[in-house]
Amino acid sequence: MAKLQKSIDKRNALIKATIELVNNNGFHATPMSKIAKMANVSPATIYLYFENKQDLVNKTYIEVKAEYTKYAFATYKDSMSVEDGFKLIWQRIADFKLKECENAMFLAQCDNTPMIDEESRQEGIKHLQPLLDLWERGKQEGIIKPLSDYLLYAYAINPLSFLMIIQKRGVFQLDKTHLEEAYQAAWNSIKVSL
Amino acid sequence: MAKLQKSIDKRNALIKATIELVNNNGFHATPMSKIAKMANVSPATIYLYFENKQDLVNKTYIEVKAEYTKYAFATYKDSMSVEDGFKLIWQRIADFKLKECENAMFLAQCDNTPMIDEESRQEGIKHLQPLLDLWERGKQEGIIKPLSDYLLYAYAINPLSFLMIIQKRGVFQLDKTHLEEAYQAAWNSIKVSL
Amino acid sequence: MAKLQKSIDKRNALIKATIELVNNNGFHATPMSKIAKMANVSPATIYLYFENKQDLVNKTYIEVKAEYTKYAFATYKDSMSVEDGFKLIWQRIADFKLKECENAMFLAQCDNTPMIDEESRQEGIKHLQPLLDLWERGKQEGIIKPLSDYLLYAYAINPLSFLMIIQKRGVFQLDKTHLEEAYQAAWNSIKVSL
Amino acid sequence: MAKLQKSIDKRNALIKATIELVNNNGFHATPMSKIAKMANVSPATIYLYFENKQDLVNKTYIEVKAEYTKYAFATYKDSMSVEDGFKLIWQRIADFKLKECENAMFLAQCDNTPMIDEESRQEGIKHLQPLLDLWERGKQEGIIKPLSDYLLYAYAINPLSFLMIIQKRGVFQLDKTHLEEAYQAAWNSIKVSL
DNA sequence: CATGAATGAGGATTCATTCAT
DNA sequence: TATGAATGAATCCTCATTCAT
Repeated sequence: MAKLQKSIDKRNALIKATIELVNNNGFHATPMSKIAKMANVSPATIYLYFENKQDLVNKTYIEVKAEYTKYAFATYKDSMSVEDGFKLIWQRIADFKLKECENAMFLAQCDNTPMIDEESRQEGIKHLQPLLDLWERGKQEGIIKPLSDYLLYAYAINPLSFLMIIQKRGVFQLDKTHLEEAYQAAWNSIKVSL
Repeated sequence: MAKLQKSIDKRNALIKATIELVNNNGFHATPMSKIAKMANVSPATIYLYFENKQDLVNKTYIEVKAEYTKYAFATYKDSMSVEDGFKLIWQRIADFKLKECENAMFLAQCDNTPMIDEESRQEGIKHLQPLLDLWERGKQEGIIKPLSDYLLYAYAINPLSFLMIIQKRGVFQLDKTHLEEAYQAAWNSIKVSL
Repeated sequence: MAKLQKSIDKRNALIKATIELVNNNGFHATPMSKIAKMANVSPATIYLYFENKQDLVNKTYIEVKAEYTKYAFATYKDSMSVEDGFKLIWQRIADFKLKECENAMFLAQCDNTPMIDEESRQEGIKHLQPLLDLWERGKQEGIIKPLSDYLLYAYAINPLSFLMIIQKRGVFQLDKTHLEEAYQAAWNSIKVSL
Repeated sequence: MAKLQKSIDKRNALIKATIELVNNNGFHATPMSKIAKMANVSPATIYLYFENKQDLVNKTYIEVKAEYTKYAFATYKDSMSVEDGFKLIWQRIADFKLKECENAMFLAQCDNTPMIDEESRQEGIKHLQPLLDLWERGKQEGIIKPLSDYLLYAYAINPLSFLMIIQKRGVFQLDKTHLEEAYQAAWNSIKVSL
């Protein structure tokens, strides 16, 4: 295997280990030594790829966030109608949160905790632009309520995080029917009522 | 001042310091020594009131959660109509989350993080019963969608947590109009459409 | 009950608790608070009876040592023959070590550990004088070997401590036969062979 | 110097420091920080070699005990007569206890104190087997009294511990004559009298 | 005499980070 | 690049002792 590939593999292993351990224990209860062990490298090696622990978790956040939004918009096209486009994106997001549970959990913890630098947080938000553009279009077409994007996000997207968390905790199991109901609730909350 | 009152004051000061410091730094980045300093007691004194750090944060969680639900249901009566009752409770919750910001932030961090014992988490959930009863009534009367309570909570209540967090971060300021809009979104997401 | 008696009772309870806890955990692993709890007094009360922890354990040592030697020589009289006197004292000592096991264990730990002040150690030794006098008489009568008292003690008395300890640990149970054998071994080691 | 050797040296320095400090202060009055300082390492380094303080002292005990018995039986051979064999072993043990005073003191404190795990205690006892075998042979040949091994040990070997301790305390100095006398006492206590 | 709340000093242990190899 | 041994700086928690009552 090429040297470069080996480097990338190690870096990925570190990112993966960070996600899993932080999910289960939290940022500060996750020692660098455990991350190293789980990634099968020496603790010192981490510092070849990341400046320090904070940098490791910041970078992990940004990468996962990018992966998340990339997945969300992968099949979306500007040419779609507002309703179709929203439904598509919503379903992709739901898909990601429920199938890439570890990644989604990690994002949720980062977003509700002072563990991430403000700068990295801003970096992570950028990628949502296509959704905001869609909403803008929807508002202009009179299909979506003329609300602040934050409100739209709070009702259309954020509930999925909550559902994902309680599903992970095992108290609730989301099935297809639930997902359809959830979509209806999301759409009803932001669409313009007749 | 009576001895008992002094004890209660100290305990409250510890709870308050815990909330503030955990909000700003996270559980594991909050040393007992800082909590003690902020509460104006010796570190050893904490252990007269709580078994250990985990116990301190568990108990803090339960107390804040109890305060939260007590506030939420303070003016609610079973005799109210489903819609009036829901609106009342929703507004009280919004009120709490926005005015008692520190407390609400603390709950959000506990709920999205592995920092609380599962047992304490369960203990904290109990108090929501009146809301669940109201929903049950609403479903029977055909006013509220026959969805799982988790779904109803995800769309009707949880978005407020998201709004509270971003408001706390200073990127968004909720005003009266926003609140009315948020309520409409919440209600639209769970009410039975005509 | 008289006030004085209550004081004596408390002091005795403290001594007793000290012995039991030190036996099971060692001096430094025995907190004053546990001693207080076992004696049913407040930690602060200990300091009404003893200057500090070291004083408590020193005084305990001296009292137990006094009790031990008092018991050992209780029925001994100068008028007895050397052999009869020795056998009597030996048996009383054996009796004490095996029946007052807690007390004897405590002395053994004090004697093999740097937990006691040298001064208190000296104080405790004094009381053995009658045995040393007996041995002196035995040497003059040509019945007991003209050895240093330390050697005599090492072979005639000290083995009982060892037997007591292993009996306490449960690996060995001393019965009447063993005791008779032990006495013969002790006597054979110090008596003048024909 | 080779890396491995440096590791071994550090470990040995830790063991040595543990022995010296525990001898002078007792287990619980010996802080890990002092052990580290005396061994010229950082406190954290101890935990590279031992799991925790209890493990450190357990392992130290087992190593010293092994050294002790190795020394005791180094020149002994099964082919020796019972009396010669016993005298040889006895003298080697006496030699060890008086010359390797620190080590012997440490063993005495471990054996008379609840500071060692029962498991480690058992581990330490195993090595005495050759002496027990010798005694068994002596009993069969009618040379040694048919007593429990515990009794034989109490009278033939254990007194040396007592003599070592008081010599260490400076109240008594064992010379060659004393040693010869002690051996006679030991042998007289366990040999079959004619 | 008696108490129990309070504490400062200290101890075991962990961990992010470095450095010689 | 990669390592693992090493560590200083925390951090949680305990405990002998005091003091107001």
